[in-house]
Amino acid sequence: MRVSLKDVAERAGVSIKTVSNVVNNYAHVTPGMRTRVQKAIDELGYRPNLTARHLRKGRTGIIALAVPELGNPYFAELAGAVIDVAADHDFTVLLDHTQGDREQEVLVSQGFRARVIDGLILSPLELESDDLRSRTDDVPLVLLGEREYDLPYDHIAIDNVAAARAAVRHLTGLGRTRIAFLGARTDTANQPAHLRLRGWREALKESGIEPQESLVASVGGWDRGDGAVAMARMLDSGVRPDAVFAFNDLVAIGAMRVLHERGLRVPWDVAVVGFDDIAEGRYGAVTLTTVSPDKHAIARLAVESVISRLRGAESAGNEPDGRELTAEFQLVERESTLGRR
Amino acid sequence: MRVSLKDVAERAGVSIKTVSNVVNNYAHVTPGMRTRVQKAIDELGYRPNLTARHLRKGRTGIIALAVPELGNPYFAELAGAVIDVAADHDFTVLLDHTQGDREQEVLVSQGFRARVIDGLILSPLELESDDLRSRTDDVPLVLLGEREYDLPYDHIAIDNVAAARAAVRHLTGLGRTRIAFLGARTDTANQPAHLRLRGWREALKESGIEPQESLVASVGGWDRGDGAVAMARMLDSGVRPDAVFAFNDLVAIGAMRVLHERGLRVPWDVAVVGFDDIAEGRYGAVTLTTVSPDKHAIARLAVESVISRLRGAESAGNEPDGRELTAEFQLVERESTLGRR
DNA sequence: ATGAAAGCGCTAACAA
DNA sequence: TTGTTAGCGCTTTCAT
Repeated sequence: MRVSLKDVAERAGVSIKTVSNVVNNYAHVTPGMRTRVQKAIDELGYRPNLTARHLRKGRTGIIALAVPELGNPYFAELAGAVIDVAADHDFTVLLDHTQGDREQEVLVSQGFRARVIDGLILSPLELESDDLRSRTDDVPLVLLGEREYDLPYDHIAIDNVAAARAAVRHLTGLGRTRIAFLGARTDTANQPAHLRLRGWREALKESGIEPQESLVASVGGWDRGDGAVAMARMLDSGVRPDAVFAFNDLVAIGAMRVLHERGLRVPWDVAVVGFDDIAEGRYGAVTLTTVSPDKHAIARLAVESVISRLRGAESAGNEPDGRELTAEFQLVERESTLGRR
Repeated sequence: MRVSLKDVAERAGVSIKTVSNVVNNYAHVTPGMRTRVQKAIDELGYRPNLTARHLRKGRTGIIALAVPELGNPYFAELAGAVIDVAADHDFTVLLDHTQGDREQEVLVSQGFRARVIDGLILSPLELESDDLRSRTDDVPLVLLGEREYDLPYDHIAIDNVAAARAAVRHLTGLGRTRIAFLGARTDTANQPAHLRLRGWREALKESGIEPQESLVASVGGWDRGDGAVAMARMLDSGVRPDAVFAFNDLVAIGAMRVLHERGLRVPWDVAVVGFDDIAEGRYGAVTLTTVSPDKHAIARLAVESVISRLRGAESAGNEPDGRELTAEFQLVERESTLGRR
């Protein structure tokens, strides 16, 4: 941060404007002038000060992504995709995490954690609609994830109900009838699993199976340990499912560990389906059948939405607010339901 | 980004400086004035423009972290730790990834990917000392990881040789004698596994075992699939180790999958030790014995090093350049060497 | 095609 | 204690 346009201008014996023109590849510069200025730039090792440019232009080229937890491979993989897509659009990504804690999610949404950003992609877990309704920050916001919001912000997700239905249908199609859902929340106020639970119910009813509450297991969180605890508790209570549909892959993996410890064979005794398609599920002793959301599409939709919005803030023609943008998903069938071939 | 200090000043009928004083909690402001200005701030919904502040102060409060791959849980977990430590120091983190590609690592080190940062923490895989020697960017740089560099940049790592030795000693202590190393590189020019390989050799010799090259397996990368391929190739070639020490947990997990497919039982037929202690290793059908680096300490040392350097750029008393900062590690013994209890 | 000068919003000397 | 003012380095009218 030492040599500025002015220094280059003096060295080349031209005005600041001319140097700026060269730096920004302005069309109308004579070749001779261009090489002369370029020479001065190279000799001095000039690098434009982006902060100054940002101040002048009112934009930073940075978008923030806030996820619950980087320790969850789904979010780590998603973050990687967001970084790539953002780079395609010449944006860099500021990463933050909230631990899925409502208070932190509010702080992030209000811009109190990072305030030099052009836009924000937030994947909330506990945030409520009201928290966002009272939002005062004016940087464009895009929401990710399984929660439903009725707010003037774009929301990007896969069709969670349909995905859950596909997962459970796969299990009923294999003749399973006692299909547990692992990963609900006890406090109905906060129910990220809401839609997936609904898909579970619908698919069961389709097959003439009455959903039983004893087969719905609550969890404290959605990590491997939470899945293990929930699975163990269900088995201890005497409930014996012949299949498990888990809120996500981590919960499924925790459940599989417990099943393994108890001598229950996956998939023969209990079939397991997860959600997220994290890489981990492709390499265990028993590979995991799972709902695979198109992470790259999610990343692309999110980044493009936020960018179009920050452009819209300047130009006139805005898109409607609060769109529901849906990415594709796929059911990937592996050993945890099909067995080893 | 609409209402500025000036607007607030006019509203409150005071000077810009006074508003600035209030915003920055300057000590000498009369309580009456403070509340009066605060009122105007609240009414107008004023938010300081950080870009302007940064331009003025010459700092952005952003440090960049560049890792090979967020899909590798080790780096995802490390990134989470870096974000936390940075937040403790009021810094935010710009995240980038390089795919472990030398060219991209060079771009990052030169600041061509993100140029609004106060400092850079880079975890290179293929970068060579010469690439850094010709570095022209002047933002403070800190290096992470297993490579050795002789450069004027702080380098943070655990004692890789000692860690590898501890891992292999654990295996020899269990009576294993044919201990494979999974995760070398064929091109000796680039050998991130160098130090771990040395530890492997030393520990074997200590036990009077002559290291055999047939037990060293090369890989194309360090992901699960690479571990699987390397393990399969070794078994196919007729080499039959009774233990495997892998470059990292992912390679170990890939290897375990192949052992499982071939009906070789871990740890009875083949014991396995990984490196990194990613969460995934704690929940498989066979939990993974591994070298656990103190990720939080690494994050702390990295962030503090980079911050002290950017402070040093302003004040006089600099620390010596190119320090070797070492974090602790621990060997965590699990089922892949001890079996199920 | 190039130059001069204003100003983005803020902080920090210096004055009062 | 509060006000005035000069930049931080850049882009951008408006002249030339």
